[in-house]
Amino acid sequence: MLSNAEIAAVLDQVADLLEFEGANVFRVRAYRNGSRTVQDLPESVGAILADEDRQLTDIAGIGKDLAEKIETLATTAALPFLDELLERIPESVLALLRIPGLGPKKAAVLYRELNIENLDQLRAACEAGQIRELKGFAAKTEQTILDGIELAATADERIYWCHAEVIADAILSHLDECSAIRRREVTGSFRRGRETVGDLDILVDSDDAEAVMDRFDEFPGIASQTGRGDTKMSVRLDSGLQVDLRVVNAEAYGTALCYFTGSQAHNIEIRSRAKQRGLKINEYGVFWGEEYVAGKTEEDVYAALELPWIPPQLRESRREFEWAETGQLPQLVELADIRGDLHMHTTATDGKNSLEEMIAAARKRKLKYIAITDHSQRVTMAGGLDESRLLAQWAEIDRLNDSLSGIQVLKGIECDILEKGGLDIEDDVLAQADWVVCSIHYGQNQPREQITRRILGAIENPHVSAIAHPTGRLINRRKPYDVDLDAVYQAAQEHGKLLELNANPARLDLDDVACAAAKAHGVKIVISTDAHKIEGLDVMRYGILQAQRGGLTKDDVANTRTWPQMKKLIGK
DNA sequence: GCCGTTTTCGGCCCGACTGTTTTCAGTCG
Repeated sequence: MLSNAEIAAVLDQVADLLEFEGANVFRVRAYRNGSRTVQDLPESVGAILADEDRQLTDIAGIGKDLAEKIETLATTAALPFLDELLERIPESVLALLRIPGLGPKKAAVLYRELNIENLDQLRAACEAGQIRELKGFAAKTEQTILDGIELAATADERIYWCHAEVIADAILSHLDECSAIRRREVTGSFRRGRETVGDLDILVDSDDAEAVMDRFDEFPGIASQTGRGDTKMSVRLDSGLQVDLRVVNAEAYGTALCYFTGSQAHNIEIRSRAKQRGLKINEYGVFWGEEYVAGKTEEDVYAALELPWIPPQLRESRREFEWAETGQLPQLVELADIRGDLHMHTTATDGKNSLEEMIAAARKRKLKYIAITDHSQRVTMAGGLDESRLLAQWAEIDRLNDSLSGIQVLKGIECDILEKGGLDIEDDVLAQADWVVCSIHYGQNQPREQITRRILGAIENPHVSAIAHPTGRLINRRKPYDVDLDAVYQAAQEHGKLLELNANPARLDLDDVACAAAKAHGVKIVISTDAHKIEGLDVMRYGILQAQRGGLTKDDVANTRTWPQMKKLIGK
């Protein structure tokens, strides 16, 4: 049975190929919507198919045709329609679409007229001056394509949100020297708090766009300007990151902020709703005919559609409109709600700071309780603890707790889930812990059944509190292991166990969709930093962003509770 | 390909900017 992500990838590929063929743009959009919808489902397609009471066509955006294709894909791991497309168009041409400025129309001309099927052939054609001879192309386009080939090879990776934040802050500080600017904000996927960011979109409220763009142009670190018009300017930084600047006036700022924050799917929904009410929304405002009715603030824009303001983190056209119109928008968890951090390391294993230093740092960050969770013995590279070293550490924690005030230190362990199944620390020792998180470090490439069985085994152990980084993915570096998350949610719910949202910006698993799915299954999430040094405690806010995107409230996040309340929750 | 308080056809968000054109198509977000 194919996973949702795999099904979504195929639907996206079909959309790409159809687009390349010049298919109806709305048909292409239907496949892209379908892909996104499947990707965002709180449970696997397999689980829905197995349920006699439900149909794929019950899902908004999935009609008879897509439902059939999704079912075929899920059950046979193949799609004849895709094979037909691939007979007409070689898969390699899709690489052409990744070049900035080269869309399906132009790419199709290159394929049709010059038989260009991949980037190497494209480069050769550019260098031979063949491109400029084509109708609709000229020397400038040829050069843009040539530049784009280099770019496609080097700078197509989305960067971590936390890295984007550093750049965004520098740009905003730079812009703040410009007196023509009234308000400014970083919008786009950055404002929505996505775990990675592809480019930065900056919106400015000003009556003097020229002055703003001139100031922006002086930002150190700009490698090239890729466009500049009356109100909009685009640059590429030395790092390869693209930054778009847009200037509007005060009347338009709210609608522009809404528009540039996206997501695109959310915008389409917003504008469709406006249309149904006889209104029109663009970057400049909400209009009734020619008459401007709203646009100064985002609240005004949503109000014009009879909706409450929707937090940017929820604007993915998932369930936010349904929630908004029924008054059920979740009150999202905030950093200030967090009382404890239940996953961190010390110099006893692979941490960089001592037990005392971590405790002092946690106090400084106003945490009420922390769990020390060093690695267990199997994790040899980290110098993992065996039972005797662990018991010695716990004795030390007991001693420290006697003299501490304002913070409670919990005796914990990050216990390895062994390759063959079972845990790395004896049950009679685990029984003495306040908090046990279990995680997989080895055998990550095992088949789905085996990985899932290992995790379920840990969940079923009565001494275990939570499963840490439940998918093991490292963003841009390592795929998640193949695990049946539906089964994990169900087992966690049955045994009253928590699932971790690891706040490390390279991990951030469970991701937003999985957080929402866990919540739908009645499972509480614990957001933990997995700090390996003092500064590691500060990553909590990235975990909060991810949790917000998952629609989690204070109640959904276990470590917003006091420790006595937590103990009750995990049955200690 | 999806969808329905304009329901089974005919619409589907909207505008800036570029490069190629002499009024607009393509791309992007």
